[in-house]
Amino acid sequence: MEYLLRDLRRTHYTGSVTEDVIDEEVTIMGWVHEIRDLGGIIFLLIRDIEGRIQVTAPSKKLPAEILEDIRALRKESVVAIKGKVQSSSKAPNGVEILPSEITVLNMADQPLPMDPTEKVKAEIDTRLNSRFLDLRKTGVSAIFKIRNQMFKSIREYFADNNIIEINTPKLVASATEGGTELFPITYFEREAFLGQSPQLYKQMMMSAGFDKVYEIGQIFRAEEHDTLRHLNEAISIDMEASFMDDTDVKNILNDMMVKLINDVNDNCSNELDILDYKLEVPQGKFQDIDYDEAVDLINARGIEMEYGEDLSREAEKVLGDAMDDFYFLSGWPTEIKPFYVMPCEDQSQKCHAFDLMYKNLELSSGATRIHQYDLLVEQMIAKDLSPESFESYLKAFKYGMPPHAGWGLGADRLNMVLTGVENIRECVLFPRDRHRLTP
RNA sequence: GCCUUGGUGGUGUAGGGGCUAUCAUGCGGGCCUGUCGAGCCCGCGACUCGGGUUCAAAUCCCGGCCAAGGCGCCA
Repeated sequence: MEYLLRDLRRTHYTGSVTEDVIDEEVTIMGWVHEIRDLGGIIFLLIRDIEGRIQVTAPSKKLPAEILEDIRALRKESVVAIKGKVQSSSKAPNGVEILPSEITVLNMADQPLPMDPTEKVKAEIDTRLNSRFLDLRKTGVSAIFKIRNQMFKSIREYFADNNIIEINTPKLVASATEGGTELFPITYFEREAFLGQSPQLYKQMMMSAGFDKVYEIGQIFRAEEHDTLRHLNEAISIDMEASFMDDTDVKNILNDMMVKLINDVNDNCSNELDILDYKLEVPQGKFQDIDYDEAVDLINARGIEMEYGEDLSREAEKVLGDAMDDFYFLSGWPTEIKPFYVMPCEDQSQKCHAFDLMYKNLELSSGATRIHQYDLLVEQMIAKDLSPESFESYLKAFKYGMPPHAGWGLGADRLNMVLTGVENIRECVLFPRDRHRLTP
């Protein structure tokens, strides 16, 4: 038995062991997915990031030591296998490897805390407790391959539109935009908090003249929610643009979503197949419904709702059923939106805020922001916030803040939409919720 | 935080006052030269915790802990 890599290196991933390399000697590295010992012949399935390949060991053609090594293997152990690629109509992909050297890089203990071959299903709690094993499953890793494409496309879109990537602090003093509970932490001898959103910082970047910015980063909310679509640590995709209003940034969001979904369809068809999910590409402009109309529609469908309220879960569901998959919900009451949202000129009880919905799931919230110092202070006072505690933010509005607008988009929720999974925890490697802080 | 349902081998389950506690997968051993959810044979391994009712509790009752789903909060 051998445990060190030494000068051993992989020559091929399983995906490139194809008919093109027949008769070549290859070295693959990965996990022992399955061992089928038929006595005179043993089949091994070796798995790596790209898939699986069959290693075939007929006893009469191979030295006894190799057969012994194979019989000593345990499932999910990590191995390096050197061997010759041969064509076989009986092998899963038409090719198999005849091993000449097997190196065990790490033997796995048994029994495993869950079954990574998906023969016996496991509950989400069991799966998350052994997430490293759960993630070895093709159906689980497919979600994260799509997630990777999602961020790649989004970054491409922003880069193509000259939107600058920024990073803002996640350790913040106290001033918050309200609305949510924060996680308190100890910052040397002071109290501080984990950031709920980059909102105030990305707005300050407008005053800094960066014109259009975006950030993809962690946000933290200390709410005791317990649903399939909330997390206490999430990834937010935030953008903010100067000299634009809500209509302009809605268009940006709309275009980005269409590009993104096309990209996922084009580049992740294999992963979508594994998940057995068909991703519909939205056509052109998303439907856009005014808040007032939405309230009427919800009431007309038998769910009671007052003007000025936020949507209940039931209301979201009937609205989602009535609309296209993607739609904007616009013209929200000023009362229930944050202080920095620009009220409408003609009727200040409504504001230039919108949500992007997918069926009954809120994906994004955005708005034209207030850029005038006096109005901003007025709105803060109206929401019982103290302008003194926002001093460092407000300062940016006194010396030349351009009109601007922006949005924040929940990356994990977007990942749900792209993969069709129903529990947001499925879209996060190591989710943080009300009850879970490990692994 | 509230409501509902649940907690049985490593995993997923059946059972629901008295059984040697079901099945699958897994694990250990044996047979087998074309498996591909391999097959066949033998074996291993479990009733969430604390009280209570009862001759007898995995099963009924009360409480705790934990989980799943729904709601609320929130995005």
